[in-house]
Amino acid sequence: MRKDAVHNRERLLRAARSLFADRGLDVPLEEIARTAGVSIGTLYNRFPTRQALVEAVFEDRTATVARLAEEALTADDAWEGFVAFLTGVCELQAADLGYNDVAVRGAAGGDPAGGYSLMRRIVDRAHASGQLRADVTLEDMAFVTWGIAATVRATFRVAPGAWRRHLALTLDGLRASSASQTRPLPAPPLTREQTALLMPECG
Amino acid sequence: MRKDAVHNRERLLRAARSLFADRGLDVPLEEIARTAGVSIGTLYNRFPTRQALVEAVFEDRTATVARLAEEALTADDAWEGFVAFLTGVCELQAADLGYNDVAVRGAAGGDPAGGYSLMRRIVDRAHASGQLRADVTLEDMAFVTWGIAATVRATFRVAPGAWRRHLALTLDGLRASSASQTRPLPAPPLTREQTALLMPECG
DNA sequence: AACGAAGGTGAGGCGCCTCTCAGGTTACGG
DNA sequence: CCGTAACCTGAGAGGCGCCTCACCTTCGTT
Repeated sequence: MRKDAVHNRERLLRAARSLFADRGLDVPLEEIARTAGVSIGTLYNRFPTRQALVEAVFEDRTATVARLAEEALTADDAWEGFVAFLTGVCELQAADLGYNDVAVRGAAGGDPAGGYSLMRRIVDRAHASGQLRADVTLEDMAFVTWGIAATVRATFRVAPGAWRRHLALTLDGLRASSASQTRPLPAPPLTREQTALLMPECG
Repeated sequence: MRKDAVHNRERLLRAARSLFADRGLDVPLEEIARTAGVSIGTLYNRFPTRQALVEAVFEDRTATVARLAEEALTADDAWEGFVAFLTGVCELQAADLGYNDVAVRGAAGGDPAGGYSLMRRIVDRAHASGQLRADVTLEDMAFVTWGIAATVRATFRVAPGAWRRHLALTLDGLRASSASQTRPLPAPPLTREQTALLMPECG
Protein backbone atom coordinates (compact mmCIF):
# COMPACT_ATOMS: atom_id res chain seq x y z
CA MET A 1 0.00 0.00 0.00
CA ARG A 2 1.33 3.41 -0.92
CA LYS A 3 2.24 5.65 1.95
CA ASP A 4 -0.27 8.39 1.16
CA ALA A 5 -2.90 5.68 1.23
CA VAL A 6 -1.73 4.57 4.64
CA HIS A 7 -1.81 8.17 5.80
CA ASN A 8 -5.34 8.72 4.57
CA ARG A 9 -6.46 5.48 6.10
CA GLU A 10 -5.24 6.67 9.46
CA ARG A 11 -6.89 10.06 9.11
CA LEU A 12 -10.14 8.33 8.24
CA LEU A 13 -9.88 6.03 11.22
CA ARG A 14 -9.20 8.95 13.54
CA ALA A 15 -12.17 10.89 12.21
CA ALA A 16 -14.46 7.89 12.35
CA ARG A 17 -13.35 7.00 15.85
CA SER A 18 -14.20 10.46 17.09
CA LEU A 19 -17.52 10.81 15.29
CA PHE A 20 -18.68 7.30 16.15
CA ALA A 21 -17.82 7.94 19.79
CA ASP A 22 -19.91 11.11 19.95
CA ARG A 23 -22.83 10.24 17.76
CA GLY A 24 -23.01 6.50 17.31
CA LEU A 25 -22.55 4.29 14.30
CA ASP A 26 -24.93 6.09 11.98
CA VAL A 27 -22.83 9.14 11.18
CA PRO A 28 -22.93 9.94 7.45
CA LEU A 29 -19.89 8.67 5.62
CA GLU A 30 -19.55 12.01 3.86
CA GLU A 31 -19.06 13.68 7.20
CA ILE A 32 -16.38 11.24 8.19
CA ALA A 33 -14.53 11.88 4.96
CA ARG A 34 -14.88 15.64 5.34
CA THR A 35 -13.66 15.52 8.94
CA ALA A 36 -10.70 13.46 7.82
CA GLY A 37 -9.94 16.04 5.14
CA VAL A 38 -10.35 13.49 2.41
CA SER A 39 -12.82 12.92 -0.37
CA ILE A 40 -15.69 10.51 -0.13
CA GLY A 41 -14.14 8.50 -2.93
CA THR A 42 -11.04 7.90 -0.86
CA LEU A 43 -13.10 6.66 2.00
CA TYR A 44 -14.67 4.10 -0.31
CA ASN A 45 -11.25 3.19 -1.62
CA ARG A 46 -9.99 2.36 1.85
CA PHE A 47 -13.19 0.92 3.28
CA PRO A 48 -15.50 -0.55 0.67
CA THR A 49 -18.37 -0.87 3.14
CA ARG A 50 -19.42 0.83 6.32
CA GLN A 51 -19.02 -2.49 8.06
CA ALA A 52 -15.34 -2.60 7.10
CA LEU A 53 -14.77 0.84 8.59
CA VAL A 54 -16.60 -0.05 11.78
CA GLU A 55 -14.58 -3.20 12.19
CA ALA A 56 -11.32 -1.36 11.67
CA VAL A 57 -12.28 1.36 14.15
CA PHE A 58 -13.26 -1.04 16.90
CA GLU A 59 -10.60 -3.63 16.29
CA ASP A 60 -8.70 -2.56 19.40
CA ARG A 61 -11.74 -3.07 21.61
CA THR A 62 -11.63 -6.82 21.25
CA ALA A 63 -8.09 -6.78 22.63
CA THR A 64 -9.22 -4.51 25.44
CA VAL A 65 -12.02 -6.85 26.36
CA ALA A 66 -9.59 -9.75 26.35
CA ARG A 67 -7.26 -7.82 28.64
CA LEU A 68 -10.14 -7.00 30.98
CA ALA A 69 -11.04 -10.66 31.05
CA GLU A 70 -7.51 -11.72 31.87
CA GLU A 71 -7.28 -9.19 34.66
CA ALA A 72 -10.57 -10.42 36.02
CA LEU A 73 -9.23 -13.94 36.18
CA THR A 74 -6.27 -12.83 38.26
CA ALA A 75 -8.42 -11.03 40.82
CA ASP A 76 -8.13 -12.43 44.33
CA ASP A 77 -11.86 -12.86 44.63
CA ALA A 78 -13.80 -14.56 41.88
CA TRP A 79 -16.85 -12.36 42.36
CA GLU A 80 -14.82 -9.20 42.37
CA GLY A 81 -13.19 -10.30 39.15
CA PHE A 82 -16.60 -11.00 37.65
CA VAL A 83 -17.85 -7.58 38.68
CA ALA A 84 -14.71 -5.84 37.49
CA PHE A 85 -14.99 -7.46 34.10
CA LEU A 86 -18.60 -6.49 33.53
CA THR A 87 -17.94 -3.02 34.84
CA GLY A 88 -15.04 -2.64 32.46
CA VAL A 89 -17.08 -3.70 29.48
CA CYS A 90 -19.85 -1.32 30.43
CA GLU A 91 -17.37 1.50 30.84
CA LEU A 92 -16.29 0.94 27.27
CA GLN A 93 -19.91 1.24 26.20
CA ALA A 94 -20.43 4.35 28.26
CA ALA A 95 -17.35 6.05 26.89
CA ASP A 96 -18.17 5.49 23.25
CA LEU A 97 -21.61 5.63 21.74
CA GLY A 98 -20.29 3.83 18.70
CA TYR A 99 -19.08 0.90 20.72
CA ASN A 100 -22.38 0.95 22.49
CA ASP A 101 -24.05 0.44 19.10
CA VAL A 102 -21.61 -2.31 18.28
CA ALA A 103 -22.43 -4.10 21.51
CA VAL A 104 -26.17 -3.84 20.94
CA ARG A 105 -26.27 -4.57 17.23
CA GLY A 106 -23.57 -7.19 17.26
CA ALA A 107 -21.88 -5.34 14.46
CA ALA A 108 -18.27 -5.93 15.33
CA GLY A 109 -17.63 -9.19 13.53
CA GLY A 110 -14.88 -11.53 14.54
CA ASP A 111 -14.29 -13.19 17.85
CA PRO A 112 -12.79 -10.85 20.42
CA ALA A 113 -9.44 -12.56 20.63
CA GLY A 114 -10.90 -15.51 22.44
CA GLY A 115 -12.94 -13.25 24.68
CA TYR A 116 -15.72 -15.75 24.69
CA SER A 117 -13.73 -18.56 26.25
CA LEU A 118 -12.17 -16.13 28.72
CA MET A 119 -15.63 -15.03 29.74
CA ARG A 120 -16.61 -18.62 30.24
CA ARG A 121 -13.73 -19.03 32.64
CA ILE A 122 -14.76 -15.91 34.56
CA VAL A 123 -18.27 -17.24 34.91
CA ASP A 124 -17.10 -20.72 35.84
CA ARG A 125 -14.80 -19.32 38.47
CA ALA A 126 -17.56 -17.20 39.97
CA HIS A 127 -19.80 -20.26 40.00
CA ALA A 128 -17.13 -22.35 41.65
CA SER A 129 -16.64 -19.79 44.39
CA GLY A 130 -20.33 -20.07 45.14
CA GLN A 131 -20.97 -16.36 44.68
CA LEU A 132 -22.63 -16.38 41.27
CA ARG A 133 -26.06 -17.92 41.35
CA ALA A 134 -26.02 -21.39 39.90
CA ASP A 135 -28.97 -20.94 37.56
CA VAL A 136 -27.24 -18.18 35.65
CA THR A 137 -25.24 -19.05 32.54
CA LEU A 138 -22.64 -17.38 30.43
CA GLU A 139 -25.30 -16.55 27.89
CA ASP A 140 -27.15 -14.50 30.47
CA MET A 141 -24.32 -11.99 30.35
CA ALA A 142 -25.89 -10.72 27.16
CA PHE A 143 -28.78 -9.43 29.25
CA VAL A 144 -26.38 -7.35 31.26
CA THR A 145 -24.80 -5.95 28.13
CA TRP A 146 -28.08 -5.08 26.46
CA GLY A 147 -29.63 -3.67 29.58
CA ILE A 148 -26.78 -1.44 30.63
CA ALA A 149 -26.21 -0.33 27.05
CA ALA A 150 -29.81 0.81 26.88
CA THR A 151 -29.52 2.77 30.10
CA VAL A 152 -26.31 4.36 28.90
CA ARG A 153 -28.02 5.50 25.72
CA ALA A 154 -31.02 6.83 27.57
CA THR A 155 -29.11 8.75 30.23
CA PHE A 156 -25.68 9.70 28.96
CA ARG A 157 -26.61 13.29 28.24
CA VAL A 158 -28.70 13.91 31.32
CA ALA A 159 -27.16 11.70 33.96
CA PRO A 160 -23.86 10.19 32.89
CA GLY A 161 -22.89 7.55 35.39
CA ALA A 162 -26.45 6.59 36.19
CA TRP A 163 -25.76 3.27 34.46
CA ARG A 164 -23.50 2.34 37.37
CA ARG A 165 -26.54 2.24 39.57
CA HIS A 166 -28.37 0.04 37.10
CA LEU A 167 -25.37 -2.23 36.86
CA ALA A 168 -25.09 -2.51 40.64
CA LEU A 169 -28.75 -3.53 40.87
CA THR A 170 -28.27 -6.00 38.05
CA LEU A 171 -25.22 -7.54 39.66
CA ASP A 172 -27.04 -7.90 42.94
CA GLY A 173 -29.57 -9.97 41.07
CA LEU A 174 -26.83 -12.31 39.92
CA ARG A 175 -25.48 -13.10 43.37
CA ALA A 176 -26.06 -16.60 44.63
CA SER A 177 -27.93 -15.17 47.59
CA SER A 178 -30.46 -13.54 45.27
CA ALA A 179 -31.76 -16.69 43.67
CA SER A 180 -35.47 -16.98 44.22
CA GLN A 181 -35.41 -20.40 45.86
CA THR A 182 -39.09 -20.97 45.38
CA ARG A 183 -39.27 -21.38 41.62
CA PRO A 184 -36.94 -21.74 38.67
CA LEU A 185 -36.34 -18.91 36.23
CA PRO A 186 -39.28 -18.52 33.86
CA ALA A 187 -37.40 -19.14 30.62
CA PRO A 188 -34.40 -21.22 29.62
CA PRO A 189 -31.13 -19.45 28.96
CA LEU A 190 -30.28 -18.56 25.40
CA THR A 191 -28.61 -21.42 23.64
CA ARG A 192 -25.12 -21.07 22.31
CA GLU A 193 -26.57 -20.96 18.80
CA GLN A 194 -28.97 -18.18 19.64
CA THR A 195 -26.21 -16.18 21.23
CA ALA A 196 -24.04 -16.68 18.18
CA LEU A 197 -26.84 -15.37 16.03
CA LEU A 198 -27.46 -12.35 18.21
CA MET A 199 -23.87 -11.48 19.01
CA PRO A 200 -21.78 -12.77 16.15
CA GLU A 201 -18.60 -11.54 17.80
CA CYS A 202 -19.17 -14.01 20.62
CA GLY A 203 -19.73 -17.02 18.39
CA MET B 1 -65.63 16.00 11.29
CA ARG B 2 -67.15 14.48 8.19
CA LYS B 3 -67.84 10.79 8.25
CA ASP B 4 -65.48 9.87 5.43
CA ALA B 5 -62.81 11.65 7.41
CA VAL B 6 -63.63 9.60 10.48
CA HIS B 7 -63.55 6.46 8.40
CA ASN B 8 -60.16 7.27 6.91
CA ARG B 9 -58.82 8.17 10.29
CA GLU B 10 -59.74 4.75 11.55
CA ARG B 11 -58.22 3.00 8.57
CA LEU B 12 -55.02 4.94 9.13
CA LEU B 13 -54.94 4.05 12.80
CA ARG B 14 -55.48 0.40 12.02
CA ALA B 15 -52.69 0.36 9.45
CA ALA B 16 -50.32 2.27 11.69
CA ARG B 17 -51.08 0.03 14.64
CA SER B 18 -50.23 -3.04 12.68
CA LEU B 19 -47.09 -1.69 11.02
CA PHE B 20 -45.77 -0.10 14.17
CA ALA B 21 -46.29 -3.34 16.04
CA ASP B 22 -44.31 -5.36 13.51
CA ARG B 23 -41.55 -2.97 12.56
CA GLY B 24 -41.31 -0.23 15.17
CA LEU B 25 -41.98 3.46 15.04
CA ASP B 26 -39.85 4.22 12.00
CA VAL B 27 -42.13 2.83 9.32
CA PRO B 28 -42.41 5.24 6.37
CA LEU B 29 -45.57 7.29 6.49
CA GLU B 30 -46.15 6.57 2.83
CA GLU B 31 -46.35 2.88 3.62
CA ILE B 32 -48.88 3.48 6.35
CA ALA B 33 -51.02 5.49 3.97
CA ARG B 34 -50.73 2.86 1.26
CA THR B 35 -51.62 0.07 3.69
CA ALA B 36 -54.62 2.05 4.82
CA GLY B 37 -55.68 2.47 1.20
CA VAL B 38 -55.48 6.22 1.46
CA SER B 39 -53.25 8.89 -0.01
CA ILE B 40 -50.31 10.39 1.78
CA GLY B 41 -52.08 13.75 1.74
CA THR B 42 -54.95 12.33 3.71
CA LEU B 43 -52.59 10.98 6.30
CA TYR B 44 -51.21 14.48 6.74
CA ASN B 45 -54.71 15.89 6.90
CA ARG B 46 -55.61 13.63 9.80
CA PHE B 47 -52.25 13.62 11.56
CA PRO B 48 -50.14 16.70 10.89
CA THR B 49 -47.04 15.13 12.43
CA ARG B 50 -45.75 11.64 13.01
CA GLN B 51 -45.88 12.38 16.70
CA ALA B 52 -49.62 12.99 16.49
CA LEU B 53 -50.15 9.64 14.80
CA VAL B 54 -48.01 7.83 17.33
CA GLU B 55 -49.89 9.39 20.20
CA ALA B 56 -53.22 8.46 18.71
CA VAL B 57 -52.12 4.88 18.07
CA PHE B 58 -50.83 4.31 21.58
CA GLU B 59 -53.43 6.29 23.43
CA ASP B 60 -55.05 3.13 24.73
CA ARG B 61 -51.82 1.92 26.25
CA THR B 62 -51.81 4.57 28.93
CA ALA B 63 -55.17 3.33 30.08
CA THR B 64 -53.89 -0.23 30.00
CA VAL B 65 -50.94 0.70 32.15
CA ALA B 66 -53.23 2.45 34.60
CA ARG B 67 -55.40 -0.65 34.75
CA LEU B 68 -52.36 -2.84 35.36
CA ALA B 69 -51.31 -0.50 38.13
CA GLU B 70 -54.69 -0.63 39.79
CA GLU B 71 -54.76 -4.39 39.63
CA ALA B 72 -51.30 -4.47 41.12
CA LEU B 73 -52.48 -2.42 44.05
CA THR B 74 -55.27 -4.84 44.80
CA ALA B 75 -52.99 -7.87 44.86
CA ASP B 76 -52.88 -9.69 48.16
CA ASP B 77 -49.15 -9.49 48.35
CA ALA B 78 -47.37 -6.19 47.72
CA TRP B 79 -44.38 -7.83 46.06
CA GLU B 80 -46.55 -9.95 43.84
CA GLY B 81 -48.41 -6.84 42.78
CA PHE B 82 -45.14 -5.10 42.05
CA VAL B 83 -43.93 -8.02 39.95
CA ALA B 84 -47.24 -8.35 38.16
CA PHE B 85 -47.22 -4.70 37.22
CA LEU B 86 -43.71 -4.71 35.79
CA THR B 87 -44.40 -7.99 34.02
CA GLY B 88 -47.51 -6.52 32.49
CA VAL B 89 -45.71 -3.45 31.21
CA CYS B 90 -42.97 -5.58 29.75
CA GLU B 91 -45.52 -7.80 28.06
CA LEU B 92 -46.90 -4.75 26.32
CA GLN B 93 -43.42 -3.95 25.09
CA ALA B 94 -42.82 -7.49 23.96
CA ALA B 95 -46.07 -7.64 22.05
CA ASP B 96 -45.57 -4.45 20.10
CA LEU B 97 -42.28 -3.20 18.74
CA GLY B 98 -43.81 0.23 18.35
CA TYR B 99 -44.74 0.46 21.98
CA ASN B 100 -41.28 -0.79 22.76
CA ASP B 101 -39.93 2.24 20.90
CA VAL B 102 -42.34 4.49 22.71
CA ALA B 103 -41.15 3.21 26.05
CA VAL B 104 -37.50 3.64 25.18
CA ARG B 105 -37.71 6.96 23.39
CA GLY B 106 -40.31 8.48 25.67
CA ALA B 107 -42.31 9.36 22.61
CA ALA B 108 -45.80 8.90 23.92
CA GLY B 109 -46.48 12.32 25.36
CA GLY B 110 -49.00 12.93 28.03
CA ASP B 111 -49.23 11.40 31.47
CA PRO B 112 -50.56 7.85 31.38
CA ALA B 113 -53.79 8.61 33.16
CA GLY B 114 -52.05 9.18 36.44
CA GLY B 115 -49.90 6.12 35.94
CA TYR B 116 -47.02 7.86 37.59
CA SER B 117 -48.72 8.36 40.92
CA LEU B 118 -50.14 4.86 40.76
CA MET B 119 -46.66 3.52 40.24
CA ARG B 120 -45.48 5.47 43.21
CA ARG B 121 -48.10 3.76 45.31
CA ILE B 122 -47.04 0.35 44.05
CA VAL B 123 -43.46 1.08 44.97
CA ASP B 124 -44.39 2.55 48.33
CA ARG B 125 -46.49 -0.47 49.13
CA ALA B 126 -43.68 -2.85 48.21
CA HIS B 127 -41.33 -0.82 50.37
CA ALA B 128 -43.74 -0.89 53.26
CA SER B 129 -44.09 -4.63 53.08
CA GLY B 130 -40.33 -4.89 53.41
CA GLN B 131 -39.92 -6.85 50.22
CA LEU B 132 -38.57 -4.16 47.92
CA ARG B 133 -35.09 -3.08 48.86
CA ALA B 134 -35.11 0.26 50.59
CA ASP B 135 -32.42 1.89 48.51
CA VAL B 136 -34.42 1.51 45.33
CA THR B 137 -36.66 4.35 44.22
CA LEU B 138 -39.53 4.81 41.83
CA GLU B 139 -37.13 6.35 39.33
CA ASP B 140 -35.16 3.12 39.22
CA MET B 141 -38.08 1.49 37.48
CA ALA B 142 -36.85 3.21 34.34
CA PHE B 143 -33.85 0.89 34.41
CA VAL B 144 -36.15 -2.08 34.30
CA THR B 145 -38.06 -0.62 31.39
CA TRP B 146 -34.98 0.25 29.37
CA GLY B 147 -33.22 -2.98 30.11
CA ILE B 148 -36.04 -5.34 29.30
CA ALA B 149 -36.99 -3.31 26.25
CA ALA B 150 -33.46 -3.75 24.95
CA THR B 151 -33.54 -7.48 25.51
CA VAL B 152 -36.91 -7.71 23.81
CA ARG B 153 -35.55 -5.92 20.77
CA ALA B 154 -32.46 -8.06 20.65
CA THR B 155 -34.20 -11.40 21.02
CA PHE B 156 -37.78 -11.18 19.79
CA ARG B 157 -37.07 -12.86 16.46
CA VAL B 158 -34.73 -15.54 17.75
CA ALA B 159 -35.94 -16.23 21.26
CA PRO B 160 -39.25 -14.60 22.05
CA GLY B 161 -39.87 -14.90 25.75
CA ALA B 162 -36.21 -14.74 26.68
CA TRP B 163 -36.92 -11.34 28.20
CA ARG B 164 -38.86 -13.08 30.96
CA ARG B 165 -35.63 -14.58 32.16
CA HIS B 166 -33.94 -11.21 32.12
CA LEU B 167 -36.86 -9.69 34.01
CA ALA B 168 -36.77 -12.42 36.63
CA LEU B 169 -33.08 -11.80 37.24
CA THR B 170 -33.70 -8.08 37.40
CA LEU B 171 -36.52 -8.46 39.88
CA ASP B 172 -34.40 -10.68 42.07
CA GLY B 173 -31.95 -7.80 42.24
CA LEU B 174 -34.69 -5.53 43.56
CA ARG B 175 -35.69 -7.74 46.47
CA ALA B 176 -34.83 -6.44 49.90
CA SER B 177 -32.78 -9.55 50.52
CA SER B 178 -30.55 -8.71 47.55
CA ALA B 179 -29.26 -5.39 48.86
CA SER B 180 -25.51 -5.48 49.09
CA GLN B 181 -25.35 -4.56 52.72
CA THR B 182 -21.71 -3.68 52.60
CA ARG B 183 -21.82 -0.52 50.51
CA PRO B 184 -24.36 1.90 49.09
CA LEU B 185 -25.29 1.93 45.42
CA PRO B 186 -22.58 3.60 43.35
CA ALA B 187 -24.72 6.43 41.95
CA PRO B 188 -27.70 8.38 43.19
CA PRO B 189 -31.11 7.63 41.73
CA LEU B 190 -32.31 9.75 38.88
CA THR B 191 -34.02 12.86 40.11
CA ARG B 192 -37.62 13.51 39.32
CA GLU B 193 -36.50 16.22 36.88
CA GLN B 194 -34.15 13.88 35.06
CA THR B 195 -36.86 11.28 34.79
CA ALA B 196 -39.26 13.87 33.45
CA LEU B 197 -36.71 14.80 30.82
CA LEU B 198 -36.05 11.22 29.82
CA MET B 199 -39.58 9.88 30.01
CA PRO B 200 -41.90 12.82 29.37
CA GLU B 201 -44.93 10.62 29.78
CA CYS B 202 -44.02 10.06 33.39
CA GLY B 203 -43.54 13.70 34.25
C1' DA C 1 -80.96 20.55 -6.48
C1' DA C 2 -77.37 23.28 -5.49
C1' DC C 3 -73.68 25.18 -3.12
C1' DG C 4 -69.97 25.92 0.08
C1' DA C 5 -66.97 23.77 3.04
C1' DA C 6 -64.48 19.91 4.26
C1' DG C 7 -61.83 16.41 2.51
C1' DG C 8 -58.99 13.58 -0.79
C1' DT C 9 -55.36 13.14 -4.18
C1' DG C 10 -50.66 12.38 -5.83
C1' DA C 11 -47.09 14.52 -8.50
C1' DG C 12 -43.24 16.89 -7.40
C1' DG C 13 -39.82 19.65 -4.69
C1' DC C 14 -36.60 19.08 -1.09
C1' DG C 15 -33.01 17.23 1.78
C1' DC C 16 -30.26 13.50 3.00
C1' DC C 17 -27.42 9.72 2.24
C1' DT C 18 -25.05 6.08 -0.54
C1' DC C 19 -22.15 4.75 -4.04
C1' DT C 20 -19.73 5.19 -8.75
C1' DC C 21 -16.63 6.52 -12.22
C1' DA C 22 -14.03 9.23 -15.55
C1' DG C 23 -10.39 12.01 -15.28
C1' DG C 24 -6.51 14.09 -12.97
C1' DT C 25 -2.56 13.37 -9.55
C1' DT C 26 1.11 11.14 -6.92
C1' DA C 27 4.28 7.70 -5.33
C1' DC C 28 7.92 4.78 -6.39
C1' DG C 29 10.59 1.13 -8.88
C1' DG C 30 13.65 0.88 -12.62
C1' DC D 1 14.04 11.02 -14.89
C1' DC D 2 10.35 8.35 -16.64
C1' DG D 3 6.44 5.45 -16.79
C1' DT D 4 2.95 3.11 -14.75
C1' DA D 5 0.18 1.48 -11.30
C1' DA D 6 -1.88 3.04 -7.42
C1' DC D 7 -4.39 6.60 -5.64
C1' DC D 8 -7.40 10.76 -5.06
C1' DT D 9 -11.14 13.61 -6.43
C1' DG D 10 -15.86 15.35 -6.51
C1' DA D 11 -19.71 15.86 -9.44
C1' DG D 12 -23.63 13.44 -10.13
C1' DA D 13 -26.91 9.51 -10.50
C1' DG D 14 -30.06 7.19 -7.76
C1' DG D 15 -32.89 5.88 -3.85
C1' DC D 16 -35.58 7.05 0.00
C1' DG D 17 -38.55 9.48 2.98
C1' DC D 18 -40.79 13.96 4.26
C1' DC D 19 -43.99 17.29 3.24
C1' DT D 20 -46.82 20.68 0.31
C1' DC D 21 -50.23 22.41 -2.57
C1' DA D 22 -53.15 23.19 -6.54
C1' DC D 23 -56.81 20.81 -8.15
C1' DC D 24 -60.65 17.79 -7.86
C1' DT D 25 -64.38 15.09 -5.24
C1' DT D 26 -67.69 14.32 -1.73
C1' DC D 27 -70.48 15.42 2.19
C1' DG D 28 -74.11 17.59 4.33
C1' DT D 29 -76.89 21.44 4.77
C1' DT D 30 -80.41 24.68 3.03
